[in-house]
Amino acid sequence: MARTRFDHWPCSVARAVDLLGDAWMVLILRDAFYGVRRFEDFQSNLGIGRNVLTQRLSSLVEAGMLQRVPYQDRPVRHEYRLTDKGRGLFDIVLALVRYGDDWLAPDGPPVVLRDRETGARVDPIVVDRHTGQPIDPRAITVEPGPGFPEEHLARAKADGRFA
Amino acid sequence: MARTRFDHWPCSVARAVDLLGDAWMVLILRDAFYGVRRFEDFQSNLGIGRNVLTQRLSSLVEAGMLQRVPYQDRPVRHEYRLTDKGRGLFDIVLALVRYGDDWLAPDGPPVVLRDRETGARVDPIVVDRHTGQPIDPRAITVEPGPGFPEEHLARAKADGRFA
DNA sequence: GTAGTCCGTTGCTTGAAAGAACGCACCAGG
DNA sequence: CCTGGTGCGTTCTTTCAAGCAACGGACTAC
Repeated sequence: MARTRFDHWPCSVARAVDLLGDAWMVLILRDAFYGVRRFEDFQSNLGIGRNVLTQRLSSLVEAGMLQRVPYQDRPVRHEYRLTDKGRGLFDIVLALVRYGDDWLAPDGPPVVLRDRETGARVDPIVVDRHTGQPIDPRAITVEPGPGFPEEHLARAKADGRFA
Repeated sequence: MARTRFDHWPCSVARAVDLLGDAWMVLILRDAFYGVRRFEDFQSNLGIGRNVLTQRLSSLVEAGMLQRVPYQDRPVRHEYRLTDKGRGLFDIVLALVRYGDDWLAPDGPPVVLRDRETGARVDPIVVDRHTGQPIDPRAITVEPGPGFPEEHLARAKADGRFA
């Protein structure tokens, strides 16, 4: 069936996963972060079906995360480059790397990241901006913010969210 | 068709997204982080189909991210609690929140996180552990790590990965 | 003119999501 | 005792997209 859409939920997580949509989206972006730009390279790196790749690239362009830029004439060929909005997703990919390295890599990290200049290992972690410390889910509470739609507030509270 | 599996790729991103699988997985976990534990609550909060929810909860339990714990007899009823492996995913959810708040919330964040003790706003960011600074995708390189399978190394290099 | 490159499009098959209905075990009220 | 309510799934049908392979089209190189 058609995918359920989450893009209008009053929740940043829901909107973000709606944007990513499925696994291929994330993997295409991963490749993009690693420097891949062309259809053929995405396809052979990922082994994704060509029709699916076409569809996903269009979605990413439409969502403003990739930009389709011509790199030659006759015939016109385009490459797909990250926009700022796309680059913002790098943090999500980094969080995935972190988790995969920690929990899904018994033999050690399959790939490591290094600073291009200094050569130092790059080791992403998620922290609170102000304390600089990791965040424990049990130590936080959730409440409606400025972007929470007025008309759903009563309902949400009645349902026991924001308890 | 059957979903393509990524769990054996030599890439932590691929393994992590394979684990998350689809959007529902992430949203179920989000609810779990916010304190939801019971079938009925997941279902009504998310509006997910009951059959799909059943399937997803089983997957999460099987993957070791949730634990099925009885909370009453006659009839026996179970609730679903996060394990440590599941709690590790919170950082990914936080990265999603961050991105959604930054790029997908024109009216401001729909929900805000607060420290349960201090009441201070919690503002997740992804940084390098050593420098404490955000990470720019253009400033990093990728190379094979200890967990990269020996037998694929030659192939990967020939393909121009790790260039 | 034959082969190769790059980027898609088309067509077929199958499996999974969506959605609603049903089942089952128990409790509470009248 | 019978009805209604709660909590947790299971079953069924329909629809839509992933997976896969083949094809096409515009060039370049030999």
